[in-house]
Amino acid sequence: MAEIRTARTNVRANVRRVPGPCSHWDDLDADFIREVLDLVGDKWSVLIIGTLADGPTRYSELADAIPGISQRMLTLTLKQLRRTGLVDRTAYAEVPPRVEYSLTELGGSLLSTVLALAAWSADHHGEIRRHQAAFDAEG
Amino acid sequence: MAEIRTARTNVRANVRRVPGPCSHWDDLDADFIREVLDLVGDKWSVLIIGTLADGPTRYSELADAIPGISQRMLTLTLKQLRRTGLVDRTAYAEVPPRVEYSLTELGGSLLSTVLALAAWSADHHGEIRRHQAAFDAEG
DNA sequence: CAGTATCCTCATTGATACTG
DNA sequence: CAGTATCAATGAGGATACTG
Repeated sequence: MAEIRTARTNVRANVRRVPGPCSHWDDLDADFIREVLDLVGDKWSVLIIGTLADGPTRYSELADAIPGISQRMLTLTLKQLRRTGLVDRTAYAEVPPRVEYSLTELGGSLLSTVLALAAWSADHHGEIRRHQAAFDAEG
Repeated sequence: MAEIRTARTNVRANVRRVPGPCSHWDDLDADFIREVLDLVGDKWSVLIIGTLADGPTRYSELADAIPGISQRMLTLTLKQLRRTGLVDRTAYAEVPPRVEYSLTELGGSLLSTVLALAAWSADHHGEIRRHQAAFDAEG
């Protein structure tokens, strides 16, 4: 995984061979990438982050905005996102209770990056669908 | 979900109104992004893609290069990546058999995008660790 | 060497019920 | 309203054994 190790300097440098053993990342870094990848690959995280991009949102609004999510997973994922520092929670001392979640600056920057991935998806949607169809037609 | 949602048809958006109808994506695209996200978030996909970035690699070399992966998951993930068109398989009619896997151009372009995410991880590693520590110290 | 085929387990998730 | 607690089911993934 040469390129991933050197990604800090070679982000744009595309693939293929890596001349020398000039790694800037150690194994701990590699593990960390996995953590972020797990977070992004999580079933609900990106949906929540994407919803929060519209501005501060209440717990129940999130539940409504993200069809199919259970209270359990909403709570759990929000906790995870807060722990990572991507999301802020603000509770207002009112009756009835009001709690708003919002993206932190860090969360916003991750969203930007994820949107790049989304753009890639959009760009190659057709190509991938064709590959899948061809592959399924005959291995 | 300002950027990701914003559909012309609001199937997924029983949500509140979408502020500005200046979207480039529809709901099918949103679903497709999830597919790509799942792929990237997969436990082994990115590791395999990263390894293949060094050049064509044999099945057994992949198994050695990616500690902890089982034959089953290596085979399964490779199949998935081939189906998506990210990876090519070339079998040489020799004895003993030789099979090489390589990144397609599409796979290379995804790697570039994922590396951007890796760069983000590297950039914000410290900040996230601090958040996590603070969060764990006291909810 | 490069896979398949089976079995099995453990973790993630969803459903349901309850509470400050 | 905004959660927490508990339990059950699904399925991803590992271990092992076998094969073209």
